[in-house]
Formats: sequence, C-alpha cells, structure tokens
Amino acid sequence: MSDALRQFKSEIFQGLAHPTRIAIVELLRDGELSAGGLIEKLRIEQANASQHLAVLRAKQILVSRKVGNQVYYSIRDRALIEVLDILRRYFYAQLDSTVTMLKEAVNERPKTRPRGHR
Amino acid sequence: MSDALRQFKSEIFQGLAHPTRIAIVELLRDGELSAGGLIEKLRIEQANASQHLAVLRAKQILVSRKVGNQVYYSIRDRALIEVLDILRRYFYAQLDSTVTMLKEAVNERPKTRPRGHR
DNA sequence: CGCATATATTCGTAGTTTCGAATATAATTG
DNA sequence: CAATTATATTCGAAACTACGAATATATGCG
Repeated sequence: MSDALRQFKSEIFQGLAHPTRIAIVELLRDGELSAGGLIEKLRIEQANASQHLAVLRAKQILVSRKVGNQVYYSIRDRALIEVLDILRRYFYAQLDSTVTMLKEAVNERPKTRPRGHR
Repeated sequence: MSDALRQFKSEIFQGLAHPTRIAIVELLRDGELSAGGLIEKLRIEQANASQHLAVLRAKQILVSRKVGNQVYYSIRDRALIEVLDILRRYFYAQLDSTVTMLKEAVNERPKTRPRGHR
C-alpha cells in the first residue's frame, strides 16, 4: 500500500483524535450547523471551537459555506460517520468482554462459601 | 452520546494517528507477526518500532503473546480493518473529485482558442 | 459611516509526541 | 554461568498540539 494513502489515513485520524472534534462531527451527523450553533452545544470557548473547526477544515473532514454573517459547517463525506459507528460497536464489544472477564474472576473466587483456591 | 465513548474513540484515533502505526496494523491484517518480523518489513529502528507497538498495545488495538524469545502481535478486533478499508475508499473518492474539479477548471479555460476570462 | 455580531487568527505557555542513542530485561544456547 | 538474540524502556532534544486571552476580519444594520 502506498505511502500517500497511509499518510492520508493518519491525517484523518489526527483530525479526529480529540474528543471535542469528535463531538463536532457527531453534532453534524444530521446536517449542517453554524459555528455559533456548534459553540452553543459544545459549551467551550469560541476561540477554541474555531481552532478545532480549522483543524477539521484543513483535513477536509468538514466543509463550510458562508451565509451572511455566519458560517455553516457540514460533514464532507458520510464515510466518516460510518467509521464512528463502527467504533461505537467496537467500544461496546470491548466493554462486554471486560465485564465477562470480571464475572469470571468473581466466579473463581466465590464470596459465600470461601474455600481458598481449590 | 457519552463522554466516555467520545474519549474512547479519540484514543483509538490517536493510536492510529501515525503512518508507521497504520503500516503495522496493515501488516497484521492477515495474521500475527513477531516484533522482529514487523521491524524487518517496516525498515525502521528497533526502538522506534517497539515504541509504536507500545502505543498500539496501550490503546488495546493490538494484543501480543510471547513465544520463547519472541513476541507475536495481532489485531485485537477486525473492526479496525474495516475502518481502514472505509478510509481507503474515501481516499480514492476524494482523489476522484479533485481530478474532476481540475478537469472542469481546464475546460473553462480552453487552450486551443484562448479568449480571456469569460 | 460607526457600532454590533459572528467568526478566524495570532500569541505565549504548558503539555505531549516522536525520534535515535543508550541501556535494561528475558529467554536461549553452549 | 557467559554470550547471544529478541524485545522493551529510559532519556533528552526537537517538533507539534491545545488552551485562553487578545486581536483581527467580515458582514449587517441604523
């Protein structure tokens, strides 16, 4: 696989490698929002939001269009939504396996009739 | 969506946010490889590879098993392969649209019968 | 025009990541 | 046990990232 493609992928990942930027992409999942709209929901400093938006624009994850005074942002390609959805499932799968492991650990050391390890 | 989930996603993205680490995950696509095997294919410093492997282990993207002298790495969950595949398609889609844009730009300014702008 | 609103940029500081060089640890072999 | 091989960790320097405060730019409005 080409270096260019790997480079590209790593840049997309860098673009998404911050909880605030993930929150932004998720807020835009159902359509565009203005910068102000985003800031209001994110509850962070205006400058900070604008910086994160600049990162997402630079990586071409978002596109913007200006309407009068405001700038509307939207996701450039739904593929990224798909990626976030995969990771959500992945997250719960990991959680599950952690819970299962914990349960097994508990069963191996019963509380009610302690007996030492077998 | 929960903060924990966003945090989790951003950590996965951080884990993948380096071309070398993407290369590692891709090398492991078809099964496990030893650290040494990876280093050989990556052609980077041993210490550097080991550091990247540590990052991927910390984010639980890879799992390792020790066999004698060597450590074999593999991908913990195929979901991440799926993510890389989506981004490959995404990459080519973006390339296409760039090429299309360039073609249009050329057509709007024909070479053979120059005529000024408009 | 002058003022208000929306958004972006710049700056300084603190924290993080990356790298190679050096060193440490662990298993294997003679 | 000493030497060898495979891998991991630590260290210091350079590069990069994130944040809020301050400032800049652009549009709209009276």
